[in-house]
Amino acid sequence: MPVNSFDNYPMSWKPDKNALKRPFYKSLASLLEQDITNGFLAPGTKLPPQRELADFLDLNFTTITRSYKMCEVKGLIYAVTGSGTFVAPNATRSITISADKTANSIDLGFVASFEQTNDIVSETLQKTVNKSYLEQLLNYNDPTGIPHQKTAALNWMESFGIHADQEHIAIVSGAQNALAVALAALFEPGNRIATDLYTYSNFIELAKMFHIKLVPIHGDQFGMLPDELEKQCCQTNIDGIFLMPSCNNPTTIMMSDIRKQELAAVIRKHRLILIEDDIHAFLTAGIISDYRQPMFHLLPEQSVYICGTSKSICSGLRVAYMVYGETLREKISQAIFNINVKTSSFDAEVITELILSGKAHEIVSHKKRLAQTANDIYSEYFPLRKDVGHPLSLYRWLPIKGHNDALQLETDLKRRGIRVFHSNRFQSGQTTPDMYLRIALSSTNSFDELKIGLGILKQYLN
Amino acid sequence: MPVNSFDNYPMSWKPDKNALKRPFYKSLASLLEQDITNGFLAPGTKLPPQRELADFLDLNFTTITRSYKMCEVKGLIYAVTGSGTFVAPNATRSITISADKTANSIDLGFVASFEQTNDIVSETLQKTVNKSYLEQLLNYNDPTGIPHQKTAALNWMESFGIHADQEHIAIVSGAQNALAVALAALFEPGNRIATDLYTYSNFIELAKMFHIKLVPIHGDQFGMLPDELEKQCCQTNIDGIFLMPSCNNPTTIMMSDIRKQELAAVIRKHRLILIEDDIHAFLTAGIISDYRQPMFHLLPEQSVYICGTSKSICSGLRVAYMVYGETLREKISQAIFNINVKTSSFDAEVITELILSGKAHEIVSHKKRLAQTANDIYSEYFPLRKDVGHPLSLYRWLPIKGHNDALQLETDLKRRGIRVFHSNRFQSGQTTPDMYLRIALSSTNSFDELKIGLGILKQYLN
DNA sequence: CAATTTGTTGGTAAACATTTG
DNA sequence: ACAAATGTTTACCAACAAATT
Repeated sequence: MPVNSFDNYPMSWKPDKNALKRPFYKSLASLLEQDITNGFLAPGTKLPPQRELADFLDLNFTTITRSYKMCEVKGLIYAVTGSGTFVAPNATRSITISADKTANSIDLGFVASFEQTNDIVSETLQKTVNKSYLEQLLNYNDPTGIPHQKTAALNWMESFGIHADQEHIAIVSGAQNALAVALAALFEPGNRIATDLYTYSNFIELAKMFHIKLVPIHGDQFGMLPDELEKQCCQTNIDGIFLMPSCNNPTTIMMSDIRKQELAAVIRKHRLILIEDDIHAFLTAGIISDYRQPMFHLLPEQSVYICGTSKSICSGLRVAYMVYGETLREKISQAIFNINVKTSSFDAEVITELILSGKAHEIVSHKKRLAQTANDIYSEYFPLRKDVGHPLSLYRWLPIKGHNDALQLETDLKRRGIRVFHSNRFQSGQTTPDMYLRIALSSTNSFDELKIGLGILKQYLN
Repeated sequence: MPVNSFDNYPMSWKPDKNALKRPFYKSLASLLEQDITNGFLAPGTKLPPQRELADFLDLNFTTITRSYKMCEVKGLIYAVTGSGTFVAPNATRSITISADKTANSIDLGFVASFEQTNDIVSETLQKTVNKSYLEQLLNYNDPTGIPHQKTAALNWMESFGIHADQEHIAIVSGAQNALAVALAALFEPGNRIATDLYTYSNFIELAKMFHIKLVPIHGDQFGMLPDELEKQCCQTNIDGIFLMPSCNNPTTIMMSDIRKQELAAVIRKHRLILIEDDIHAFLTAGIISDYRQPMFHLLPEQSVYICGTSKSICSGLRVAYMVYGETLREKISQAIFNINVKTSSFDAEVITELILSGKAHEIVSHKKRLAQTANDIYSEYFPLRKDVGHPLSLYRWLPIKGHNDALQLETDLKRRGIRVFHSNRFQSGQTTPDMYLRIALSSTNSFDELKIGLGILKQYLN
């Protein structure tokens, strides 16, 4: 490419050569960061190739590499060998989805969990405080959980197909906390974790915070494609994989048993660490005919299985169980100590009591019925595609067309009184042409409110 | 140095040239890691200078730099310009101090907090479950704490000299959790944080996990020396500073008010982010005559103030308060969401009730009396130096001589029935010739047990 | 399928900064 | 005060690898 062609094929970004100070690579990176956060470079914009920019700025091109790399680590841009470097879809904003309610808005965004069942929890809470051993819950002992709590936990997970002993389970403060512990314990900054093309947005943010790079892998209706994973593993060094086999968030895809085994073979071969988030186990095991087992037991020595009780039992009591192989035990308990010291024994005790008394199962049945009703309501507004996705999912994944500006779409709907999230928030890497909305069914105050919300949405999309 | 002098002045480490594979720097780093973890290279050993090793291996010396750097980031070695590179004091083991009790051992190691007061907590716990708004505590709302809980928190911290509003306080799951949140929110891997020469060992481990480098700064009996901090700030890029002004752990040093102001000036000048861990506020404010204020209000826009209730009120209820300036608000709430989603509202509610009912103050008075007694007992065995350190500290810092092998010392004492920790565990950077033991006074089951433990210790040291 | 474009990686060289003697 | 030893930083070059055309 001739040096003087800049005017004919203008570069999308022309940093001011005079603004560069030494060290160049840092200076250039912060210029880029500014221009992205100021909105001067929109998400999706292709940046000049390293060599071209180097030519323009009269620097060696690996100096540009380093600047780009700094911004990539911060999640501002992403690079694809062969095609170029692009501004990341979510460069300018955080995609974390929180429960912070905005007044007078119907929440189809955050996925809560039919809090109507919490009266049962209150009752049990009141009973729990009368235990004779209450004071044992108030000291620093048993940082990974009290033995009888672990026993109840194992008992609970038995029906999901999990079998483990006291030494290989830990109780932590909710599933998100478990993910944080797992990442901190088992990965280093710069490591790579394979994920589905669309994955849990709070995991994306968490990985960003820990400077772990996500490698999106294509999938089909049965889950991630083993060949695609294999391909990526051979290409780049991949250290781990994050999966939600029992019901992917946001796509609602359930992984078939065959697919689990095929993927496990690839994971085993490349020695990846598997993080299996089974938060939807309660909606899947025993309901789905094809369901056989979580992936954990296919790869026990290289997996962390996470089972949170926020969705299945109660969201305010912060409890999740982590199950792991012997090889990971020490690192995980170390990380739990570093991040939490210990989990509140009291929260865990209430959950334990709920499990042992059978109330937890009552709650689960109730939630399943509510999920069924909510899905029935949804299908009145938007037809469910047969055999695609989880039938009882707490959210749905709605393909949309012709709404290209994700932010605009969310804002428009907010103005009409509903909160939903655009598929952009769930993209672990590059942009795709397909667009969806994730519709939470379990967060409205009533089914009437859900109907109103879905009505508004349907009207808007038509 | 002539190339052939290796035999005359043998290098402390001669990696096998043939074992090196490409890429050299990674291969060399893992050789070094192995030799350290196998105990082949003992802590404190001086490694060959980069240039010398490069000569020996026939590589460019910056390749060695990179290998050393990899190991340094992992906390295996540390380097001092001008003097050389050394194996880190705690390279081979984790220094995390946990409450995992070993049977039949008197615990003078882990600092608990006189759990005798937990009967008061039990009572309040039982009352709390009868609140009419109990179900409000069981959902996903208010991730940083419910407003009335925050009000109580501010109320509590008022007496420590903290004034803030609802938007600048968050409730998290204990002080360690707050530290994790602060590091995740405000620092990046590779950042540097200044600390006292001896500092909280769990903070050292946490920083290691986040790949944050600690820069030890010398101090005197009034705390860290401002000139030393200034010097380091000018030399290397320092991003933050961690301080426990009201009672350093492990040295028990309280910072004088003048020193706080001098340090604040340096911190302001270099725009460091201050993490102020004020877990001992309850033992200091109102007791120490010189006490005026925490450092937070000297630097409100660049500080995070952390006030845990584990030591002062109850350790099993995992609650700590974080107070911060507007500039840090967004990042911190983001990190809280990423790591915890939310804190258990129930734990926070019990603490709130304890504060509002005045029981918390009762507990604190009780703990202060216990601390006084424990310190009186200690002084019968080991004389307290006048005017050095906190008079009511829950632990003491005992200078020892002639016991050079830290691990051996800890093991010897363990065999005699007591658990104590050697000063090596608390070193944030290089080794020092001075040696101490940290003696926890608040973790034995009774004062008689404390006396027995101190007796054994005294006999052993003589 | 070969050539081209584009990003990645690993080793090198030079200038720099700090500590020690 | 200065020289030597030692670690640090930044830029560059060359070989490589993947994707596109």
